Amino acid sequence: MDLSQLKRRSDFEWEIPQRGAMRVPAVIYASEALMREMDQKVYEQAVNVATLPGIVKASYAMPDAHWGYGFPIGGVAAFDPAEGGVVSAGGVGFDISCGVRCLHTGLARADVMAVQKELAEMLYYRIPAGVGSTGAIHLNETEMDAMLAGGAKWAVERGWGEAADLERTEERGQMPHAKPGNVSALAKKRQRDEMGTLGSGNHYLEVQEVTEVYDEAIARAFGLARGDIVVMIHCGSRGLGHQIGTEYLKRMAIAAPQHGIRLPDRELACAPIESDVGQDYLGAMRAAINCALANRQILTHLVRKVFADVLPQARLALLYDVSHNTCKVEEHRADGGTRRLYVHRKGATRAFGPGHPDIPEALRAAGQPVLIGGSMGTGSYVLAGTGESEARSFSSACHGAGRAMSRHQALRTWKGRQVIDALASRGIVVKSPSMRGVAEEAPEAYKDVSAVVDAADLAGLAKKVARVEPLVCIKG
DNA sequence: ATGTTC
Repeated sequence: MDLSQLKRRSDFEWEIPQRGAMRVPAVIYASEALMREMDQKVYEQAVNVATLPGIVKASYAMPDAHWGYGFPIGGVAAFDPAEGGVVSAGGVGFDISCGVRCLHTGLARADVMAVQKELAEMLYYRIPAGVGSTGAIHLNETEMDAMLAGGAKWAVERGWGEAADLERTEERGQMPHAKPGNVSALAKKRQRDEMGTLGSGNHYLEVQEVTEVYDEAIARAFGLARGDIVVMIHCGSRGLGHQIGTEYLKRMAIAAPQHGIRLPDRELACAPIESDVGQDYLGAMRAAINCALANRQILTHLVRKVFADVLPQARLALLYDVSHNTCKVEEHRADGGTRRLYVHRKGATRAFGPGHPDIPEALRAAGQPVLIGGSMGTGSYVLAGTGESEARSFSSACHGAGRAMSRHQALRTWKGRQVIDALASRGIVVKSPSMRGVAEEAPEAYKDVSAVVDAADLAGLAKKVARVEPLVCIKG
């Protein structure tokens, strides 16, 4: 990115001052090094978002921001419905409510290493992964609607999990105001056989070791200590969310001009929050959030069953489950008052600070766990929300490493086998149905997740708590 | 991300 057009507010905060059609400034949080290698498209897209009606304070980009559909991935924007604010399908992303869930195991490294290969084989055998993968669960129309309204709560009620899991899931496992009736028959059909499946791309399920602790007190509150083994699940709403995104983008492309909204980029298709299309999308998107929450809940159940067979002494308790592709109604302080805003986070993780009422009681004093998925082999991070991120980014942080190289370029550079062998030599067992997928997801095709997380920490978006590194990775 | 093609 060309930094000459930005105003440096501080070491980790860069402003694109308001000009032209921008209603607010744009703000990017990153180190100078990350800024220099960041795609120029992030600048353009953050500026474009700043022109949308009803946007409040600023259009934000996180340290892992990169080029997305309309909005940058790693983008945060909040809109006020009372000021003509909009909701945008491209501001949420195609994989609605994609997110990360982290489970304690109570195990140590030696427990896992003694059965590492068997554990990997069993997880791979029992957890469907890859494009178009289907599971053992098949939903009829009634159950589909119950799932879309009930989320993880629905899954737990049907035996896939424990009531305690819901306490540790955003929205207590059930996104309110979901409208299954707003989800098309095609979107439902695509999802009928896909519950409890991982999907593809950067989605993964990993058994990881806590290798570093940066904040002892918060780590203790989160139940994490160096040497602990955890399970991290990164996936979303599969075909259903994608279909909803596709359909509503088309409807919003038509709706925007009808409501007098001038778009600097067609991909910014949006509709006023208080319009029919806007309300329809919010109902469908919330149903997709429930789909993703239910999906991660069912996957949790499948993981528990594998551990019960392979490592029966394990006790898999949920630390937290947080999404990074959503639009949520939240109260935020802005312009001297508290306002109810529609906060879009696309490739950005909610990061509520200590004391926020939506954080589970047992974790409330420490701040919300912010789960950051790295690329396979490079490690992932647990952070905690801070009080100051409320003013900085509507309580949002980064979501992952972000690609440094296109999938195409990665395919030309590596073979899947070669990536698997290289990780095996570092003690990491990778299982995947797709060698092509593994090559595309080679660790070197991603930015350095540590640099991203350090920038998020130093910018005050969230606080570093622990680093985890994989021992077993199931890749879609 | 994605029945990898609007």
